[in-house]
Amino acid sequence: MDVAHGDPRPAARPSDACRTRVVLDIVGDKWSLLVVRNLRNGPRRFTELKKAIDGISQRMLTVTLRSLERDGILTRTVHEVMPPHVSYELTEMGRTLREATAPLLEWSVAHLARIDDARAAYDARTDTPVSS
Amino acid sequence: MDVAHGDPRPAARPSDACRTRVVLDIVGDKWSLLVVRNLRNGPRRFTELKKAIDGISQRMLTVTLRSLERDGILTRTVHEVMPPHVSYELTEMGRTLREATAPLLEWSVAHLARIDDARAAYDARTDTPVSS
DNA sequence: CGGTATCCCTCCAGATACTG
DNA sequence: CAGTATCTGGAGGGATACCG
Repeated sequence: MDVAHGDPRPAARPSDACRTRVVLDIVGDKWSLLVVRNLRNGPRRFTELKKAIDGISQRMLTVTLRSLERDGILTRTVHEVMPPHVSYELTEMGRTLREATAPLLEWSVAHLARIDDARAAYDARTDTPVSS
Repeated sequence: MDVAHGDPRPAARPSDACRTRVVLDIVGDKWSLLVVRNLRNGPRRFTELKKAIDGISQRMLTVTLRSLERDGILTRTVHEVMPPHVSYELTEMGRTLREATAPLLEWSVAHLARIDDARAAYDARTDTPVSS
């Protein structure tokens, strides 16, 4: 996120690995995929997202939404009523992004237990054993 | 990455969104997916990876490899020869992770131009127009 | 309601030097 | 060759206060 200000990468470097970074800057963000995921069933309002994404601060939700809007992943629509009403919705590109990340989410659900096991085993090998 | 030291998330919160964070901590890392990607054709040595992944520092390559090893994504094998020889290879779980991220990489290649366009359009709308 | 602005602190990650 | 150790700047992000 916030790639605009100081991205030092030369434009003349079209390798796959390099370009991948742009996408990782989107999905690797702490909150972006959670926001995308919460928009999977249609438009949501700011406060709805804030409640749905546990632990996100108002500031980070704003920052994340702006970034995704800038990247063309979602749209921001202001309804001029009282009280003010802003809704966010995935664009077509946002929907394809969500589809592209679906396998990853499935993988996570399928392998989280094994990751925990692997970590525990690794830590058991490397940590100083507490009790004799 | 480096989730061990101070992860404040309660264990008793098995919602999808919450658990997703663990995987995002892996793939969202700046270098992890690049390492995984570079191991797609079999084992690679430390220096090979360092050369293949442009811009990674020795420290970050070490940190990234350790983290992926801890998570059970790859294995580290020391060959006791002279000179020392260490090779890294994806585990079965690592290979499935790579497969799960493939759609995302394809998506990135397919949409990078549109992301650039979206950003340029957004910046044109929001930036202070330089000339009149 | 849906933001902005500001302060401030943590931790990431690059640079550099040293080692088995 | 393949690391580890240490220092350090700066970005990420929480808390808080205020605004249209």
